[in-house]
Amino acid sequence: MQIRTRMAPSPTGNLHLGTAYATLWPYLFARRNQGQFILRIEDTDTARSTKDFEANIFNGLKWLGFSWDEGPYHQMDRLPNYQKAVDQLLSDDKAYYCFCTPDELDKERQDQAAKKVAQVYSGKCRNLSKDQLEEFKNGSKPYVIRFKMPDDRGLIKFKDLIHDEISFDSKLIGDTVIQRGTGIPLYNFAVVVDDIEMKISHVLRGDDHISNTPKQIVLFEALGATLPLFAHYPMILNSDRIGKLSKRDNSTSVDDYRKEGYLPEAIVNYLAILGWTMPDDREIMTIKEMEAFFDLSKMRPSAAAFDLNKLEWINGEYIRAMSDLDLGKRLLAFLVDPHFSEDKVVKLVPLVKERIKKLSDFVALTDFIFDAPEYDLSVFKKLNVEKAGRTKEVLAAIKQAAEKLSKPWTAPVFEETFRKLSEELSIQVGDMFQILRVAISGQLVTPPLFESIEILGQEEALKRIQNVSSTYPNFPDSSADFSMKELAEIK
RNA sequence: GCCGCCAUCGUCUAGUGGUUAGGACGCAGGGUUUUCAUCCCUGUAAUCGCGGGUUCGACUCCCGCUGGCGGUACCA
Repeated sequence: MQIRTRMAPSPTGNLHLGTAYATLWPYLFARRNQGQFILRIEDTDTARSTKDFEANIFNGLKWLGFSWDEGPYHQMDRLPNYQKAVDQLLSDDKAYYCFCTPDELDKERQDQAAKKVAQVYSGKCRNLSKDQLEEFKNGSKPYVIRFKMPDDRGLIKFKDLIHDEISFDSKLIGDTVIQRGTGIPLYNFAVVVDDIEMKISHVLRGDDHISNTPKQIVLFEALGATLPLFAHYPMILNSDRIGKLSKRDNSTSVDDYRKEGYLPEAIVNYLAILGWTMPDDREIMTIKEMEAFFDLSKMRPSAAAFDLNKLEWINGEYIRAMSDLDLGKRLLAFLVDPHFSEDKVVKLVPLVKERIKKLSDFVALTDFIFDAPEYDLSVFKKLNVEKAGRTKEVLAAIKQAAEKLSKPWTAPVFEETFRKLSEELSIQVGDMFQILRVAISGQLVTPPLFESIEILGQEEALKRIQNVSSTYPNFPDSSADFSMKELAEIK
């Protein structure tokens, strides 16, 4: 059998993690089985669909590494196809005109709710006489087309590839609307016509569509088509496991993750482990490998919650696994601001690779290489030298030693000089390097100090040492400000 | 209300009638280290949602309940 799957997003919003997740499964299934993956845009909700959203979805999917073999098809371009199918059902007496008004239908549903029975359309317009039909039409009363659920259809059963057998009582479904008053088809109908004409063999979609499936099955049957196979995977849950993934507690927009410096391969990998148990206890797998190993039978019926921690971890894994050359390219593309000069970024790559989890972490970690630091007393207060009250003295000694240091500074000479100096001043070597680190970067945490200085340049490093030595301790003291503020609040 | 889906550490999971219930993230501690991180080691944490069965024996099978979620549209 020729495997053909499809992804059918609605362009009613930017690319959502849930949409990427929904793309992954039919994509992998098709690739794994040498099948075709088809992209179809379900834009029949004309009030909410836009071309901008559509473009965002295409770009995002490509960025994540997806490709498709056919499409994108647009449902709004296929209106004649749906009309033809409607006409066929009408002439086969499998569908009918319904002139009920929304108010009448509302009333009907309310009555049913009061009686605590299922809310099913009564079938009032099912058997209008020819005269009534003409009368309504001539009166140009608005109408919709309803599908006539066969009276003897009984239980609609289907074997789901993830859930096994699922069944629904056709009596509880009733006659569903397949075409609006505007002539535009409804989702459940357009999907069936498309899936038939596009020869979709496997429908992989979210389990929010499980209850749509029986409605679609009877339409496949009425149109004389063979049924595709269905697989309904669970939706991603919010991190508190309440409700499907929404922007309530995390961003859901793929763009936001791109801007934060998450790698597309890490995002795809993370989404994959949310729904699929990889072979051999693996959790890290590229999309190419997944295309070879994907196994639908290892998809789970239970839903998983989104966990930003694990996504970050995976992103870090991918960053560390990348070659310096590749990471440099990614970083340069990510840091669009030209003041991140290419030569410095490239040199910094090996220093930051094991220290960043997201590309955006690069900025905070290496800020001091690109801009002069702003010194802050609260940072000095964390130093042991400061606690011993010797900062001024040690800074002066450092300045003197640095000025005497022969050029060019090399890491071994630099290290040896300051090790010796720490001995002379009888302070810990670690404490010496910490105060040097702060003097040069203004930060307590930096990439390895000697290598950083090499990239920074010895002239600039010396200048900073001189500057900090002469200005200490007249820096803004943010911790003091804070405690004053706290004091005021207590009062 | 009605219909359906789901239910193992905080989170992601393995498990398929007999296990000290295993792994990953996170967290805590230790080692390596000029800081941080990486790496390595150790620890932490699940009375397997609840109650009934079936069985010599149930996380595993059956039933009920509860809870969460989804559908119940001239949304997709």
